[in-house]
Amino acid sequence: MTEPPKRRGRATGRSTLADVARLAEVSVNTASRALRGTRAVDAELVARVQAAAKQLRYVPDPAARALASARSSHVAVLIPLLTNALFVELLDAVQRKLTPAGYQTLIGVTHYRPEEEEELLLSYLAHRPAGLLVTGVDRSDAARRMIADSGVPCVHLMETVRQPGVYSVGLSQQAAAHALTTHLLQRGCRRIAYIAGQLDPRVMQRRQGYEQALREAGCYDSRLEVLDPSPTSMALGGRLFEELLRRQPDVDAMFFCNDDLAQGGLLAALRLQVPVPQRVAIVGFNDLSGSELMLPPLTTIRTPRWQIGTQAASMLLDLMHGQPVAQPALDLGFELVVRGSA
Amino acid sequence: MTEPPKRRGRATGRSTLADVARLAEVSVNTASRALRGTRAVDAELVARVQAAAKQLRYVPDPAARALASARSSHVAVLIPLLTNALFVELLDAVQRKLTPAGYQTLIGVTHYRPEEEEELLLSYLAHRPAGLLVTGVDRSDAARRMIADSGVPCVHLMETVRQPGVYSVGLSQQAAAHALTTHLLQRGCRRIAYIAGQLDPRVMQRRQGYEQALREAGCYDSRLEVLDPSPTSMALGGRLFEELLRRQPDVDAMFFCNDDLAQGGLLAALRLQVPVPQRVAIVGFNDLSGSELMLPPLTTIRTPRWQIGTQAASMLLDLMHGQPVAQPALDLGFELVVRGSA
DNA sequence: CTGAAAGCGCTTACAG
DNA sequence: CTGAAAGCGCTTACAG
Repeated sequence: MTEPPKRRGRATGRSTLADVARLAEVSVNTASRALRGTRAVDAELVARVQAAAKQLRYVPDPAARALASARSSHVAVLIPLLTNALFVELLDAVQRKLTPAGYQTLIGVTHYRPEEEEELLLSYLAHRPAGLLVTGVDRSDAARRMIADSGVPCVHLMETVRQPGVYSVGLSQQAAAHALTTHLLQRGCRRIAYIAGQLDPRVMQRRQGYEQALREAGCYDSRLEVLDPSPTSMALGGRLFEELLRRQPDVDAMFFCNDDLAQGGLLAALRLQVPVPQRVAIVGFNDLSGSELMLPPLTTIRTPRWQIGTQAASMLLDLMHGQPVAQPALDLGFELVVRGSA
Repeated sequence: MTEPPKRRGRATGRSTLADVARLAEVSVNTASRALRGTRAVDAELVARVQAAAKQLRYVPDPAARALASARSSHVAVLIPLLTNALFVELLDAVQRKLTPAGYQTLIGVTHYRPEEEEELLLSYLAHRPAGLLVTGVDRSDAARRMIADSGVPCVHLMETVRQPGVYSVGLSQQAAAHALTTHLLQRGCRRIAYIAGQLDPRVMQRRQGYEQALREAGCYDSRLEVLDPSPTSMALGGRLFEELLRRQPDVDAMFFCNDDLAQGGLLAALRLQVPVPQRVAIVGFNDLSGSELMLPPLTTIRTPRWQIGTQAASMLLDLMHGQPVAQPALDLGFELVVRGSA
C-alpha cells in the first residue's frame, strides 16, 4: 500500500541529470562524473552517458551546480566606464577568452566611484563567482578586504603590482608617459603642457612620468598642467586646447592624457587654424580608433589592451583551475607611435 | 542515544536564511517572506527579521533562490558588437535601470552571426534568466523558437514590430532614412549615394527608406548604392568616399549608413580638399559622439538609444513582475539634426 | 498570518 | 571504478 510520492515540484520540463543517468543505466553521480570528466570513469560508461545526454539534449543547471559546489561559472568584471573605448576593448578580449572556456561574464560599471565598486562587489560576490577581474589596483580598504576575504581568484587589469598573492596584467603608465614626454623633448619642445580629464589613478601616474621627464630636462613648470576632473571627451579636449593656448601662449606642445581629448584638441586646432605640429605639437595616449585618421595623424602611446584582456583572462583561468602562475605581475609594455602631430 | 547529525556540508561561513530565522525566532519561511515582502507578514515579525538579517549581514544566495524558484535574477542581453558605441550606450542605459532593481546583466555578443546567437541563447537560457533583451527582430527560426519555448519575458531593441506576444522598443529605421534623404533633396541634391557597411537588417531598412524617397523624387539610381559587407569604421568611410568620388564623379551627396563611416568620409574630404557641402553634401546616421565636432559638423539622424535602453528595461521589468504593458510596440522616433555638412 | 515538510538539480564525502 | 545518501540554501504548495 505504498502511496506514489506526491509530485510537489516545480518541474521545468527540461531533462535533468537523473534522466540522463536513468537512460544510461548508471547512478546520477557516475553520470555527473562522466560528464565533467573530473574522475576516472569506465570508458564505456562515459560513452553511454554522453550519448544519453545528447539524446535528451541535457544542459546542466548552473544554479544547482553552483549551490552544490559553492562555486558558479560566473566571472565578474569590474570596469570604471562603458563609455570609454579602452575598457570596452578590454571587455571584448576578456569575453572572447572566457566564453569558450564555459564562463559567463558579469559586467559591473563603477563609474569611478568607490562606493559603487563596493556595492557591486557585495552583490557579485554573493553569486560566488569563480573569478574576478578588476580595473587598476587603487580601491577602498573595504573593497580590498572583500576581495581578499572572499577567496575568489582575482586579477587586476591595466597596472602591475609586485605583491605576494596579488595578480596583475598591465603596463607602467608612468614609464609610457616618460617615453612620450622624452620624445617631445627630443623634437625640441620645451614648454610642454599636460592636459588631463577624469583624473583617475592611471591618469595621475602618467602625470608623474611627464613631470619626471621634464624635471630631468630642467623645464618642468606646474602652470602648464591642466587637471580637469570632468569626464574626458573630444569636446572637452577642444575646450581645454583653446583655453590653454589663451592662458599660456608660449606653450609649444600638449600632452593630452587620452586620445579622445587629443582628437578634440586636433580638431580645435584645425578649426582655429593653429598649425600642428609647427605652432604646437600634440600627443595623446592609448591609440584609440580614429587617431591615425586625424589631420595630422596623432602621435601617441599604443597600449596593448587587447593582450592585457586576453592574458589576464588566461591568468584567471589558471588561477581558477588551481594551476601555478609563472608571472603574477605581468608587464606587457607599450609602443610609442610617432605620426604627424609631434 | 541520538547521534548528533554528522556535518557533511561544505558550509561557506556566510550566514544563511536559517541563521536569520533562528535569531529572529521565526520559521525559515516566515523569514523568507518577510525579507521578500511577497506575502503579508505581521509587522513586528518583519521588523525582527530585518534586524536579524542586518545584524548577521545576511545576503541571499542567488543560486539557491534560482534553484528553488526556477528563476534567477539574471537578465541576459544580446547585442551584435561591443565595438559599436551605439550598442554600448544601449547597454549602459539598460544596466543603469536594471542594476538598482536587483538584476544582474549577462551580456552576450553575437558578432552578427546567427549561430553565435543560438549558442548564447542556449547557454543563457540554461541559467533560467528572469528576462531577455535582444537586438533587432530578425533572427533564425531556431533562435526564435528557443525564446518562445523558454517562456522567458523578452523585449526587442532598436526596431518595433506589432505582433501579438512580441514586445519591442525602437524606431522606424526606414522612416528616419526617408526623412534624411528628403532633407538632401530639399537642399537641391539629386545624385545622392547610399554608402553602407556591415549590412545588418537595420542598415538595409535605412536603404529602403533612402530608395523610396529617391523613387518618389524620380532620381533613384542603383549605381549610387555602395553596399560593403565589412564592419564599419572611420577608415572604411574614408576609403569608400574616395572610391565613390572616383567612380561616380557626378555624385552631389553621400548618405553614410552610420556616423563612424560619415566621420571618416568627412576627414577624407578634408584631406583631399573636397569642399563639403559645396562639392558634395555628407550625412550620417545615429549622431555618435564627435559628429558635432567635425569640420564641418555632421548632419545626421539622432536615434534615442538612451531612451530605448531605459524604456526597454522598464518594459521588461513590468513583464517580469507580471504587470500589463500598455504599448507592446513602442516607437520612440528620431530627430533630424541639421548641421554644416548638408 | 505562520510553520513543518518537501523539493529544486546538482556535487561531495563516504563506503565498498 | 561505482553507488546510496546527505546536503547546498532557498521557495513553494499545503495545512492550520
